[in-house]
Amino acid sequence: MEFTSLLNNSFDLNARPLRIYNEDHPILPKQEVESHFIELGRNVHVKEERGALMEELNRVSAENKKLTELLTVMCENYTELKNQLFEHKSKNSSVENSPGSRKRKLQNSSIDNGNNEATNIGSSESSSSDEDSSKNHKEDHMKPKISQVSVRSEASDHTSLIVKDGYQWRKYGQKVTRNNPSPRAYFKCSFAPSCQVKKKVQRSIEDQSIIVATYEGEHNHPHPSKVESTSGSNRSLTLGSVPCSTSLASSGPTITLDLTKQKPPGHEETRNSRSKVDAHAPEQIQQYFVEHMASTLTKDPNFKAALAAAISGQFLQHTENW
DNA sequence: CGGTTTTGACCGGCGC
DNA sequence: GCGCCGGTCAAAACCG
Repeated sequence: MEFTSLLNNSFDLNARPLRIYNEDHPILPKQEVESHFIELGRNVHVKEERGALMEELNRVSAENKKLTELLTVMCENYTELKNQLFEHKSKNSSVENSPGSRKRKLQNSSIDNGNNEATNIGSSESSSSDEDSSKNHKEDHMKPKISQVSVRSEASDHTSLIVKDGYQWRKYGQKVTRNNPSPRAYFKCSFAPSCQVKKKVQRSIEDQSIIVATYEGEHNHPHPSKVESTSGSNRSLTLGSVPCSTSLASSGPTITLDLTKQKPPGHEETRNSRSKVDAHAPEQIQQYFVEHMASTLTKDPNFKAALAAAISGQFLQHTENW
């Protein structure tokens, strides 16, 4: 798929200025502000300010264009590298086509690697997923979709194996595995048997503060948080609610997000997010971005104010036209 | 009382 | 065939 399609999620910085700043009235519709100035007989200042705003708008537009071009170049480079990697893998798989080391070893490699390299899942898992995709193209649609997520738990919480992904899970087993002293918990989706998704959760052997969750299958029902968020329930918590480093890797999509840094005051979360996206599941990736941006924007008081100003401005324009 | 968690038993795959 | 191991089952306990 085209990675550049993700560019559709970029903000349109060329949008018309939605508000005019004024010391007395920080956020006011343009026409209302103008009327104030007219009343005060300060049309000259309004024109100067408008000119300054136009300059600022041009500057931001140019910056937006530069960033878009930069992102396009990065996407092209990424696609090129990905193709090279795929060619390399396909050559290797044709050479080493040994039938040995079957299912169990595949499972072990996927799970144990996840435990041992929880902080570096992106590379290891993406390589294994490429291996799977190159070897087992026909089996891909038969196997349940497997993905791994590592979450840094809260410092005070080193006993529970709870990954707050928003879904409801029912624990059906727990085991102490060979390579890891911490127990592995087995969960099924609470919507079972209609939803067959399973989850294995175990602490990383290297860093006990990291919980590695392995998901099998895909939910065939909407995310509970989407329903509950409208009712104001606090039951569903997303990964972003806790300072965490999140890596999601699977035979399909590979998403690596580093959210470990706390959001500094006055900075948007998206600026601290590093995302590495494999180009296999555009819908999931785009959905993630949309959700992430929506949550970020709805938390931003400036955005809310701008939106309110825009709506009120549009409303005033319409009422004037009537 | 219904749903969830806990935990020992059981099962099947795999290596030797 | 046996033992090891991961995964699952199911009864009891727990909880709201």
